[in-house]
Amino acid sequence: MAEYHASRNTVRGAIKELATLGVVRTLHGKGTFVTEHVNPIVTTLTTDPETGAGGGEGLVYTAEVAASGRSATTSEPDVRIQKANADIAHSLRILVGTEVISRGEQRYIDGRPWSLQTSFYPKSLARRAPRLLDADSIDEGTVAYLRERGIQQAGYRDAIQVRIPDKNETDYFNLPADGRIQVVEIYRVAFDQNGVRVRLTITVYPADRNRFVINVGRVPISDMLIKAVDESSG
Amino acid sequence: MAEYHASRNTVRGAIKELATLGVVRTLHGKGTFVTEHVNPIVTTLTTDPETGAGGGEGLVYTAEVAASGRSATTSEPDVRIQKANADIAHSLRILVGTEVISRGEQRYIDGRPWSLQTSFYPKSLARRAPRLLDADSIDEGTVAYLRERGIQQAGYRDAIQVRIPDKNETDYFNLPADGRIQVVEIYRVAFDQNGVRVRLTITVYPADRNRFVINVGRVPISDMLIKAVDESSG
DNA sequence: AATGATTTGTTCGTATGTATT
DNA sequence: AAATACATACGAACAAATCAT
Repeated sequence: MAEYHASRNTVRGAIKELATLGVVRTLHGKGTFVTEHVNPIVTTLTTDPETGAGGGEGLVYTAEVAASGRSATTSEPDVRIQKANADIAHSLRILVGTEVISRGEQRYIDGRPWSLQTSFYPKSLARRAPRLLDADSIDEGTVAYLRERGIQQAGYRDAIQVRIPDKNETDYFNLPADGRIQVVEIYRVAFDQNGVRVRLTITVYPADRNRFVINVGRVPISDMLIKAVDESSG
Repeated sequence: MAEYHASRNTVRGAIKELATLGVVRTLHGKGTFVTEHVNPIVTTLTTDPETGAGGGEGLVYTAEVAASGRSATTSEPDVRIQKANADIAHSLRILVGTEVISRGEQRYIDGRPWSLQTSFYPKSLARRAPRLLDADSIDEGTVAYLRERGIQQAGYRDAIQVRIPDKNETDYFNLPADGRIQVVEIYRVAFDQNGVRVRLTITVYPADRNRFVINVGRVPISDMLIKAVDESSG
């Protein structure tokens, strides 16, 4: 106020703008602090056909994060049986109201919330893969477990969009409630060897500290190395 | 103000929040209007190895958009020769200050600004592919032209991040200047058959009206059909 | 073409509430 | 309990863009 000969309200407005731009962060009762630049966490969405590495889910993300010297942890899965809403039904090509198994997980990096992931499986899969209904983590990963049970993942399709976080997400990620910081939402539909949709996985990441990489065609191996701290761009 | 017995400033603050959430949009002197939901434009980032379709650049995006009944147009390229900054140099694995060819384009859908795309090539490429220096559009697409000149694109890597738009982008896309609506920035580094980096393409899209799709492994052909209006999710 | 009404944008001064230290 | 700092609200004035007359 003294420096710019402006009123408190004006300074407040300016600080709000800086907060929108991500330059500062305000904490009620504590103060306003310049944001420290966080190196984005890099997730590779494509699978390397040779090594099988990548994909950004299950065990792979743990390995990918660990490779960058960070520690990845996952909550126990929240396993539910519910009826498919229009969104889930459309993605899995089943009828609305059909029962599905949902397995939700909270994922942390270095103890800080990193992403929210929920997978939906047609309930009929449980006949051949009963452990989908267990409330324990499937240590080898559900993709490996399903393959073991004869359900191979032949491919998948990701749809990536950016949107305003909902209440759940602002709470979990500790984001401001006014939607200044957005989230990246990735819908992954996995297909089995017959082209049947066996899984829908929805993963939500805060947009400001994540980066996503996809490799297409022949990319030099040296560049396939996972670097969670990518010094390029920005 | 009458309905909620609140002051103008309070109502203004509320409207600002609604604008941040994307519910309304204010136009100076005209009024405040509820936002009409726009169906996102879908861009497929992966290339179908069989058909060669996809990739989201050059001719492909025109075809992809046309398939959804919209019309795609592109400005004449803004061709420049400039020195590589740290970002470009790192992406192309060249020294900072090395001369590069930049070709920038503004891309429109149905006459409305859709994306900004700039490609950078090492200037040494111009020996074998002199038309890179022409200020005309390369109608068959630069990827096809380079292949014709013996420089094949064997693969590419995309890095996707979300950030606040700069002045250029808010002007071009007609976004609010306070960074409420963010942009998706995609860095694409293309490799030739020897694993050499031949191109860096940076494409910027407004985050609120675009969706990106990637296909990995075997995805049913029926699902490869491009749908610029995807009724799933949201 | 000019003017006034309407609407959003910006700033100020002031007061009160609430979380933190 | 007091001081500090952010959050919310009110009333007022003026600027700037648009629109109707």
